[in-house]
Amino acid sequence: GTSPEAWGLPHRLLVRLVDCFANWLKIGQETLQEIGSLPAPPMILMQPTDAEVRFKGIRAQRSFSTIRPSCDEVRAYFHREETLRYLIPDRAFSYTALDGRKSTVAPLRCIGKPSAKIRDHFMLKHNRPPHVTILCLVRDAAARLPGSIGTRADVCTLIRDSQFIVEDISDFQVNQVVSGALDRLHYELDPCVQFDRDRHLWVYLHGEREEEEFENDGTSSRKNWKRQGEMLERNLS
DNA sequence: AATACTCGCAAGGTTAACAG
DNA sequence: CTGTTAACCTTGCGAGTATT
Repeated sequence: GTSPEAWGLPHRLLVRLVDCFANWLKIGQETLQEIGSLPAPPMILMQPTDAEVRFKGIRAQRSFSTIRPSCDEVRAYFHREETLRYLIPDRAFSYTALDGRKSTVAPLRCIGKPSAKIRDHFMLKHNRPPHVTILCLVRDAAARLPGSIGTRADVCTLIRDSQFIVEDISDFQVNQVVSGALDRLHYELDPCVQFDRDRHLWVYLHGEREEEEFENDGTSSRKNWKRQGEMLERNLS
């Protein structure tokens, strides 16, 4: 029922709650509508995805980018997708990868963090949406890898497309931050990236997923997982 | 020797719980 | 309601290791 008593809440709070929910629903629907009305992605996107060609000679030169920096058209299209993505951070989202295919990124767990204050970061712009972090942007970049695979340098190239990254930053600094972020991402409980030892390449794993497949919290760290395991053991004994 | 991934820890800031 | 404390998350950092 909608009576305050049924929820055990004061009427005033219940009204605010309903208000919040209505707003969330409205923004979600509007954003979904905009996503639906996005034009077709620019065909310049299609870069050669033949792994043989791309990764030839990678072993010799390790930190080598196998993709060109995006042109203005591709970057502009990505900015539109990126904006929509962070309007509905609690939903899964599909980016257009450099090979033209759709690639899904996991929902951000931002439930119960409405007041999320932006934390300053030397690589991130100050006027970004509150949920944008380095981890998100590196994940987005990895999702856009052509063929869902590439070098770390490729991820560095792609993350520079983001509208939330400051332009005036050295390759070395980007490299350092991306390295740390990939490190974090790949040992999460349900990792979105994986390092292929044999080929020395990073692989993005979530590209084919549907929204429903993200229901288990994919962003929980191994630290959490460990703690949950310990709690489970305690409960069993 | 140089490079890049692995692993663990700690600083700094945030959230939640709680006593007054 | 407010100040304090403890737990927690993100990020930075460095030692360790493997591959070239």
